[in-house]
Amino acid sequence: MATIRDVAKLAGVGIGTVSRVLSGKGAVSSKTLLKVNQAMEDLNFTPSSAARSLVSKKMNTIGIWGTETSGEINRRTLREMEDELKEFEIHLIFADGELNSKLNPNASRDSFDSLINKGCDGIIIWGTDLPPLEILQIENEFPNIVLLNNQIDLIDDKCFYFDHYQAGYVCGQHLIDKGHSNIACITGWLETDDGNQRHQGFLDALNNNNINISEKLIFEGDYTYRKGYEGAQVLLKQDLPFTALFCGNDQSAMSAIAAISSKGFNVPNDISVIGYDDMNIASYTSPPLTTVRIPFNRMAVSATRRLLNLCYELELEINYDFPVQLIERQSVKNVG
Amino acid sequence: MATIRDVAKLAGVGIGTVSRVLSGKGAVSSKTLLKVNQAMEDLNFTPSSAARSLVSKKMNTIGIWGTETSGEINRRTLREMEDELKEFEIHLIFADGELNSKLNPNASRDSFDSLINKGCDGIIIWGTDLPPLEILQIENEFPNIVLLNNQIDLIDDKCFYFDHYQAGYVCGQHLIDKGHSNIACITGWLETDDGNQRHQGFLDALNNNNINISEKLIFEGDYTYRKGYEGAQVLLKQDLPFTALFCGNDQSAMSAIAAISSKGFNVPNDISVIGYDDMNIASYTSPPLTTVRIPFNRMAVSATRRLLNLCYELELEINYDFPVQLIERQSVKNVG
DNA sequence: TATATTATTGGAACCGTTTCCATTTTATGA
DNA sequence: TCATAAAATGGAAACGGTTCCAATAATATA
Repeated sequence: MATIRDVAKLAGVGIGTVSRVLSGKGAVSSKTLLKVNQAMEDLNFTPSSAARSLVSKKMNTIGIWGTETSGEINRRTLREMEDELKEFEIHLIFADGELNSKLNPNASRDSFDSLINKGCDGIIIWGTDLPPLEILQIENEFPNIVLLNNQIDLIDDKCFYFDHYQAGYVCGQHLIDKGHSNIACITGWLETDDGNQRHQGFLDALNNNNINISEKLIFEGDYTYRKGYEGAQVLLKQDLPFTALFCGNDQSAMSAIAAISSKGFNVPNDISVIGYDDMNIASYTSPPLTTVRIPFNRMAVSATRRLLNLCYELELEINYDFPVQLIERQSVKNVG
Repeated sequence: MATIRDVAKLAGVGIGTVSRVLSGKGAVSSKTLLKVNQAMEDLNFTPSSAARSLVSKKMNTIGIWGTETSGEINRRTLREMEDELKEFEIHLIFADGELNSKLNPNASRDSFDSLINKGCDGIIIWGTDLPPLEILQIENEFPNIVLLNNQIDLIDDKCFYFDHYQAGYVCGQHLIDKGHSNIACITGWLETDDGNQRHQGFLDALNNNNINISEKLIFEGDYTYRKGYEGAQVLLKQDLPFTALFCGNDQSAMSAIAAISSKGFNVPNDISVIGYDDMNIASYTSPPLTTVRIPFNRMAVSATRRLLNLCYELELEINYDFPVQLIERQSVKNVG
């Protein structure tokens, strides 16, 4: 591997000169420029990023930390974040915390620290798996962090989140507006904040409309297909009829629909189902799913930009406002 | 940020000694060990990974390159790869090529090179988006690569792939075994190798059983939900009846089922559908999807290990054999 | 033409580790 | 007790860039 000194020697110039053409800063005569570029070409020279980082104290890398509960990550989201970073030649590195942080409370912190040790310039903390106090403490000695799908008042300007309470409320209200009053629910994972918030919003919508929901019609799910399927089976076995079902996410909504169909009921004629997330597939289920859209990519991109601003003194435009948007398709029927 | 010299000074020892306790290699008396550890603690010392990389010439980072066509990537897969890497304190960094490499043939190579420039110790090349000749050329000057879901004879030991031809054949044969002879098909993306291979296998199965398939019953898809839905609509409009449908992946199978249902037909009573991939959701569709399982995680893990062996002279066990496995659920009906 | 500016250039010093060797300390054995 | 081997230690040199300043060359000005 050729070094800057090799290039300097071959081009017959000093290393300072080579460095200057490399960075594009500082005066270089056109003749010298040519010679140096030629030498770099000949030697197939690539500057060592380690050496650069050593002196610049920038790794040009940002980390993303989360767990599987943090929310849907997909290629598309990753891709959009990367596109933001590419322009500045920043790379993204991953670290996942333990799924079950209860079992191993230190593991999460360890994997988080591995990102810091690695020397990331900044870190995106995805989800609510780290306790707020711990996050504040981290932020205190390592300010280059940003929260995605999590909110802490003291550092609100570093938080990018969606109003899950409001969205849950909208779902409940929508079912009511469509004339339903016997409503069941398969919750999201209630051990997560966002799971709780949407559930609370949903309940409050019913409450404010003086609609009762029996405890027996609330099934506690965990966002998985499995629980969605199981939940629908359990709910159908109760002796309480219902005409509408709110699911904590699209995944459980889809599998709930499958379970409902397999019992011979029709969605939405017998039972309306509303989901939550607006996954790509939601337009292509049968029936197409009415759901609430989480603008996940946009949130991720804004979080990325905020971090970029923080780490590299940039001033990219960012967005904190992600309004609730109900997507009406065909899984909810008007029974007015 | 404290350096090794600060630690040495505080502990009253030489930097060599600190380095020795850091690495755990070389003799250190227990008294010194204590002093040094204490000093590191007091100073909250973290060794600079940049400085380390500079001298060790290892970045402890491997890259993963692909495009959106490379196949499904999800949190779970990522997670499993990471678990392999975590033990050796290696991190994973991402770079995505252009989706439409036709439009911008150099962009893919550029993003690939960015991984090399970054100093990755090795790179996983995911999918068939780089021409084989280019890959061979890369491998020549940068041998630490591994291919995932791609195969090139000359470097077969660095390739981890699935026999898509065979799997396509199995799908075709299964439909035939179940008594179907009027069969339709929504292909995968035929511009990708694996899309082609499964299609070819499928066609050959029909051929070898002397079953004809009209051109009109072959709809060219691209793996998306949209094309699956559209494809089913188009196929149903033909005047050629069919009792079974092979889809190039589960996504299009699911949306095809949605389209079929919305036209008032029943799956599998009127039309059987077989998918391809065995996505998580496949057990929870209505009806649960018969499909062929791509052991994606296992392939990714083996590829990761192979690269680890290559980069760091390890000898982790790896697996090249990923047998075709048909998962029978309820979307295919016996019409024998 | 002599002098003042400005443009270009070379290279020492530095970033924070690891490696290696010379030196010092400690332990062992006769 | 003393010679010798083994263990422990300190620190210079090296890794490959960037930064900065002094030195030199080119150009402008009087």
